[in-house]
Amino acid sequence: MARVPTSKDVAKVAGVSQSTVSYVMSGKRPISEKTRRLVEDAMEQLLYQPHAGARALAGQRTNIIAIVHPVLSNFGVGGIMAFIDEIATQARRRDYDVLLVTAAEGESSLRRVAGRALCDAMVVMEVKAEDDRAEVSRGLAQPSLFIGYPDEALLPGNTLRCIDFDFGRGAELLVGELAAAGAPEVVVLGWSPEVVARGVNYVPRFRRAAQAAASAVGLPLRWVEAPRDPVALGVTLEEVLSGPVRPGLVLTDGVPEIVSALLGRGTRPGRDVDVVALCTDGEAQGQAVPVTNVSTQPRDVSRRAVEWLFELLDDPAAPGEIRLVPATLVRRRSVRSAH
Amino acid sequence: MARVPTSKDVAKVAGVSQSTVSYVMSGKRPISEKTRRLVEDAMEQLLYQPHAGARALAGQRTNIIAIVHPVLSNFGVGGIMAFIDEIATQARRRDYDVLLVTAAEGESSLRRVAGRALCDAMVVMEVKAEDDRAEVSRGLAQPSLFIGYPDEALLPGNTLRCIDFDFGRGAELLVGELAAAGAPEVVVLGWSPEVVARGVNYVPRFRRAAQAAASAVGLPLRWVEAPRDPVALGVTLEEVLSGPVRPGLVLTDGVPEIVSALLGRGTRPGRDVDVVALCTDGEAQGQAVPVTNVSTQPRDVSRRAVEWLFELLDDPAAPGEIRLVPATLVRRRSVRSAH
DNA sequence: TTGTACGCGTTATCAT
DNA sequence: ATGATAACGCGTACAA
Repeated sequence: MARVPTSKDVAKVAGVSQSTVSYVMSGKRPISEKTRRLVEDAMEQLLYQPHAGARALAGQRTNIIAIVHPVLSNFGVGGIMAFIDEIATQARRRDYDVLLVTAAEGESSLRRVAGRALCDAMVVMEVKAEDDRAEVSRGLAQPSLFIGYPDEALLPGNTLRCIDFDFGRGAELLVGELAAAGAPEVVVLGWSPEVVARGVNYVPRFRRAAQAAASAVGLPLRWVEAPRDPVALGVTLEEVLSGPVRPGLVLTDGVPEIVSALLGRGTRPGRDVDVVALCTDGEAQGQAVPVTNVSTQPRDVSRRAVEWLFELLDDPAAPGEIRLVPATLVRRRSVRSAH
Repeated sequence: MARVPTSKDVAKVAGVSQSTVSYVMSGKRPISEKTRRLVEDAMEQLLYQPHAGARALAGQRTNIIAIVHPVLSNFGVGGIMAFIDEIATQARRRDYDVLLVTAAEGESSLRRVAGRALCDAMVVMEVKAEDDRAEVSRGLAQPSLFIGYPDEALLPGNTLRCIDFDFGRGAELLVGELAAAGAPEVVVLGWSPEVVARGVNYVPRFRRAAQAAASAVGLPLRWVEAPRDPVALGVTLEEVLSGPVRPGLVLTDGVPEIVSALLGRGTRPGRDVDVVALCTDGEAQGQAVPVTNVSTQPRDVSRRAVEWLFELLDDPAAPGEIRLVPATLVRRRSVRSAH
């Protein structure tokens, strides 16, 4: 394992000063074509790469953004991977790397990652309705962006930057679709008790909007937390589907498992029951009976989040704001009479 | 945003020299109880946190490990999250953070991350049967550990450190289970063409072992790549299940979708067809009909990988080796006569 | 257009 | 047991 070359080595080989090497890399001052050649050749020859730590120290920037996500649980996994992948991809386009902070340390993670100058900015995920990290983020030297928003972001004088899919509008569209299909009642098979217990912000957002949308058209709506366990799920479905009327179903999580459970009991979406779901298009499309869905748009949300985050790097004083990615519904084969 | 305190500030407040502050943190030399108090109080008061870049520069270590993963696709997602989460968790236990490198840049990612001293070690995932990164990893200043192994790791004089689930033994167990259940034939609904095209190392490993195990008991085995698209999948299932004999099925990927497709056509695992799967226990357990499976053990593999990696940090000259995590089969409800 | 010189915050060496 | 002091590798004012 040979010694790693430094910019000083490059300078020596190129016959220029170390600072010139620096300026060739940053482009922050004009360089003659000749010296540029010299320097670039030397870099090539030595396989030079700048030392990230030294850069961070001298330049006050790490070229790293952190993704802060409390738990990467196995549940509702569809989205998370897409979020992370898209954030990482977008970051790399700008020559940034991604530090993934998944520890269940809560707000102290934020403080640590920021305080040690491990990153230039952070994306905060899995935001709770009440979230410690909101308060903490204000005191940090680096800007942060929330995917989702805590309740306090709704208060006047909000200073948090939040972006998320428009769960409220999504709920309206889904309930509306079932209403239009003539469902006599709506049952939302909502996020599992485990997810609800985590206090994730979008659950109440979705729930309130669904409720309101149903009320607006005089449709009874029942909210049932769908259990993960297949046996318990079977019991729940039995209870929901054995009544005098056949309700339309809204799924919000665990779509493959629930569709499977329905098929397993001989209830086919689009034939025996109307089903719509909140999930990624990939999930909706991949089911044995493709499911009419509102996409949670993880990649869109992530892309816009990173764009915004890089604007914040240039203008850290930008005001707080909540941005919502619009919801759209895609009709597939799981609803009987879609108009 | 106030200025960030440095160890020099701490020293000033504590009334000691800056180097003493360093030694209080590292414990690399004896400190009197009195000064320790002084310094720790000052740190507390200033909310001091060491600057990661400065540390990396001076101390030649980043306290970061990189996870290098070409693409975080949406497919076969079950495992990846668990891998990453477990690696991150284990790393944090040792006060390390995780840099997630997902770019499709191939071997250049490895070179970049290592060359810039962005990490002290790396975990290489999604290993191909022929993988550029094997060659590259040898020339790096930091040790690396492969999850999975390229073909060349089997050659004598192997210098790569590889760990993986024992896909070969897994295949044997799954085929054996179907044989014991009296299946007249085995059809493996293998990884989708997309995954196969990526050349992931474990596909041929699994395939060869499955083939061998079937031959050993005189069982015909057919390998069919299961398409992602539900319509194409339906066609494939029809073709597979409409023959004169009813084969036992081995699933290797997309378990929820395939189970769903089976139920959708009225073919119930454990009643109409014998089904076994290679997947996580969570996935197997969560299906409408829980599936007899061999678990891919992502968390075990990750835990052992990180343990090994930290040993390599102390002993970078450790020899190449392939370590396999043993396979075990869990019987559930998807096979008719399991003994 | 280029070179000199200093600072970034830590760790390590050498004194005391 | 503690304090000076010199690297560490790079960015950037300041000079030329």
